[in-house]
Amino acid sequence: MADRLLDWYSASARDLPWRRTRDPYHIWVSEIMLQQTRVETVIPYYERWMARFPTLEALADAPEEQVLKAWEGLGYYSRARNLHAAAREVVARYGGTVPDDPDAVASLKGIGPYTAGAILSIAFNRPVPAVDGNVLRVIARLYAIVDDIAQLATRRTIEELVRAMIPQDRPGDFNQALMDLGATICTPRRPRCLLCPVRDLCEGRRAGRETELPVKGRAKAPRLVERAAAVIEREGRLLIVRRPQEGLLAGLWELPGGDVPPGVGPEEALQTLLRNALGAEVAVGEHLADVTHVFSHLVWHLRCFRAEVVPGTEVAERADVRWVKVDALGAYPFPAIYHKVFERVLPHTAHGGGGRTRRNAQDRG
DNA sequence: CATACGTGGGC
DNA sequence: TGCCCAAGTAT
Repeated sequence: MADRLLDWYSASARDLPWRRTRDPYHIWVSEIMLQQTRVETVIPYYERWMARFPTLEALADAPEEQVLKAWEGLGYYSRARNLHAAAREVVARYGGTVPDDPDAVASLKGIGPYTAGAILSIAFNRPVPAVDGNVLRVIARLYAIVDDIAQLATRRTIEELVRAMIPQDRPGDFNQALMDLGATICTPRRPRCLLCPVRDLCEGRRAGRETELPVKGRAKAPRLVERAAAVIEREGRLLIVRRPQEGLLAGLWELPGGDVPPGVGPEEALQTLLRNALGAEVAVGEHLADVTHVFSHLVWHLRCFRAEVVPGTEVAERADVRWVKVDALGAYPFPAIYHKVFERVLPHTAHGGGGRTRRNAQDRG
């Protein structure tokens, strides 16, 4: 198995930016970015990241706001925060050198079993498994494993099967070969079995069951959440607020507002939310846009209104409350839904920054 | 063990 | 359009 995969990998490996190095910091960053994220999506982020934070020390020295800005649009933002914290940990505890000890690597924030295996095998040549979704699929098909791969017991079984076939001399290449095979040949929908280097060893294919494997339970439907947000402008500046340091979209910026309780109108809810959050009375005005955004586990239905601070009350700037020139919004990390919102409610502004904002807005009203 | 945690692309 | 999927981790 290993020989076949390594030969295939030597001939067919994709030329990816993080494969032109074995620097543990570079491998680490790439692996965190690749968690639950496509290679094509990651590539430009990885290139920008390495230009902006060329070394572990540069990352450790950077303020969190800039780290989040560099991650803006990639999603799962705790990855960036954990990577940042872990970089600081490596500088503090290991003098800036990524440890090659399995326990030390695995104890770093944001590094779980898969990522630890990937870093150890790719950067340090350690013969340990790195079992991701691709590997689960490839192995489940190869051995015609019909157990649910969401089960811990099934994952353990697959991890041990992989462990037993890792070649001592090229563990990193082997793990990446397994993942590349899953990404390019042994794909979820229509596996290209005729191109597979191990097709004659595949029990799933022999049984004609390859497209039924792996077995995985269906995801729960996301919960619907009603939200309201205010566009409050004054002298060319827009009022924005920073989200809490924990939970959904932690530490990112957004328009002031919040959840609309069941049975309450969005305008009324908005007025209450802003009174509590900003300590100011606002007059809620014209309805500007509705934007729907789907997260993994919930759906936001966001209703946007223009609003004004009632004369006589003030909204003071704080660490998490800012009046920002609309053409300077690009300095702040916003979640994807707010880029949609800005396209709708600030259509004449060069918002977003960094070249990541989609300029070809859908013109559905 | 189940759930929280983003986003964009493919069919 | 809706659903599934993508190099998972933390709690």
